Amino acid sequence: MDLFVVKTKRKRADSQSESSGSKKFKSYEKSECNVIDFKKFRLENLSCDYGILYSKREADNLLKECEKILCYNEGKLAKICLFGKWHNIPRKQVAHGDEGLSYKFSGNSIPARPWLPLLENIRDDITRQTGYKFNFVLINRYKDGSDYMGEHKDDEKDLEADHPIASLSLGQARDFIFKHQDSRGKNSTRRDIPPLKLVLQHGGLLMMNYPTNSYWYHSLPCRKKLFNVRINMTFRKMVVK
DNA sequence: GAGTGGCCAAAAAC
DNA sequence: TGTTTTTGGCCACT
Repeated sequence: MDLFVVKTKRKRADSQSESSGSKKFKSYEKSECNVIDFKKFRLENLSCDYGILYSKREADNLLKECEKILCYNEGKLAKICLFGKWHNIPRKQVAHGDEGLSYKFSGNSIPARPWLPLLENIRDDITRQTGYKFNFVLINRYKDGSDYMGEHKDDEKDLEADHPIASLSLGQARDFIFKHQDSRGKNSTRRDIPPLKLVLQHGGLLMMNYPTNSYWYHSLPCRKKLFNVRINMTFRKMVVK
C-alpha cells in the first residue's frame, strides 16, 4: 500500500496551526492536551491520525464495563430506511450526548441519551489527548465479524462539518476501509486513488480530520472468521441550535 | 466445491 | 436533484 505515514508526536501548536491555517477552518475552543504517539495518514483530501489511547489492561476494563452498563436501541431506532425499504441495522447502536441533541441519517433520528460517567471519562480523556471537545457519542456494537457497517460518509448537516470525529475502538480488532468518493462505482473517474485500509486495535483512537468526511467513504466490512465483540465510539461535535 | 470478500445495482424517500 | 450507514447477486480467489 502506498501511504504517506509520518510517525510523530502531536503537538498542540501543530494541531492549532492545522485548524487555523485556512480561513475555511473555525477556531475551536481547545484545551491543553497530552500527546498520543499518533501515526499520521495523509492522502488526497484525507487527514487521519491513529494511535493507542488505552493500554490493553485499561481497554479490557472499559470493554467489560461497557458490556455491563450500555443499553442499545431497539425497534424503529434499530432500523434504517434505504432505497425505500426498512432494514434492521447489522449491529447494535446507541447515542449519548448533551441534552436535546440527536443524530439524523437515512430516515431515522437517533436521540442522545444522557451522558454516563464512563462515557464522560472517555470523552474527557480524548479531549485531554487531542485538545478537541465533543458533545455527542454514537456507539456501535459489533457482536462478531458478521456484524458490519457499509460504506458511508459522516457528513450530516447536524455535525460541525470541519470538526474532527474521534473514533475509539474496544475489543476485536477490525479492518477499516477508506475509499475516495470518485474511486467508487462503475463510472468512477479516479480509479487511480487506492483504498486505504487500517486495522483498528483494542484501545486505538482514530481521529478523522476535516475534510476527510467530505471526500472519503469509510466502512467496516464483514470478517466471518472473527468471533469477538467490538465496540466503537465515535465522538462528535454536533451543531447546537 | 465451499467459504469468503469485492463490486455493483436496486427504485423510493428525503 | 442527488444521495443512499442495506441487501442480494455475481464473480474471483483461495
